[in-house]
Amino acid sequence: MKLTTRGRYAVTAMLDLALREGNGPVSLAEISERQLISLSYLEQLFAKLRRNGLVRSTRGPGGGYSVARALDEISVSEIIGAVNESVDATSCGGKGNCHGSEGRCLTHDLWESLSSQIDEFLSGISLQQLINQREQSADMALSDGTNESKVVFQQIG
Amino acid sequence: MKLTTRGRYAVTAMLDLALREGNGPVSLAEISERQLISLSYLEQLFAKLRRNGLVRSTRGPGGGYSVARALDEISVSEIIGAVNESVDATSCGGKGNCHGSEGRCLTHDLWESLSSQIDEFLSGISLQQLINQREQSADMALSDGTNESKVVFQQIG
DNA sequence: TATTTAGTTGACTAAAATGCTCGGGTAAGG
DNA sequence: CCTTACCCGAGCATTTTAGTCAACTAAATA
Repeated sequence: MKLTTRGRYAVTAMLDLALREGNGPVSLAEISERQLISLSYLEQLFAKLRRNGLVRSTRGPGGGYSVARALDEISVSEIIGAVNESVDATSCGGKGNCHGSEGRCLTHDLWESLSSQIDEFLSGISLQQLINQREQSADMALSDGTNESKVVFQQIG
Repeated sequence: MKLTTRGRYAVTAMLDLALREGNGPVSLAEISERQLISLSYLEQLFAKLRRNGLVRSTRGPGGGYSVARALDEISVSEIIGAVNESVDATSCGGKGNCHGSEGRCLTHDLWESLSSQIDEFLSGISLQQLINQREQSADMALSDGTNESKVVFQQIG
């Protein structure tokens, strides 16, 4: 899991797309103008988003991109993961250089665990939730639609 | 909020330190050897951790670093924040260049919100919890000790 | 007191990632 | 055709990462 400005660009662009969609595809030129992200950079990001099945493209005049799935089935985690595309092979990933010697793989495992917790947390936040949040920003309860795990973020006075 | 390998190094090193502490301070040379992180790089990281009040240093023979607070009062968020030290002033941060024009600041606000959610999530995970987790890894319930907010991560079959 | 240990600091650097530009494609309207 | 807008690859300036090197200071011990 990696969280940098690149991921922010991707999430921002996807949000812009999601909000604007409805009257057909949205061109990158529009997004570029509104979000002040360079067109060519957007092209690179959306190429990855498309390859990961998050958006669909329509060519020709009036064309552009549209979200490929329901908004509540696209998680922030997926978006960030799509543009990072790092296989994250952290040194001792199954190989041999972290044999039994004490706490070598120990902290590594702990980090992996933490990393997957963050990932699961971000998996529980969908584009739809980000959009909803503006109106009902007082109610901080978030929950995803899967039947596997549930992430609850609750404010306690 | 930024999440890169640098933060991982810091968390890993702090974990190593936390696990080893008890018979006095732990030298960076030890940590360097165990975690395979360059000594000089560790020095830079711990300089920041020290300036942020997360560790204490003891000079001279037998010296090293020790954690400055109780393990359950040091959050992953703090560790990562300490070594990144970025003020994260994202373009339209109060200035003027994001005046009313439609959804300019909209997505920015959403990202800020998401970012702070991640931050609060990581604030709810302490070093102590990371250490505990190995033994009771089946029980995924985590909760911090503050009376302000509570982050619950629950697995639902 | 001399020596060793280990933190403290700053300058510098190779390599990678980031955030672009440029230039040429190709598919789909009109 | 001609325009629009996606597609794709090469290149590139800047920043960040991860690290080296070297000099220095404080503490402990012989």
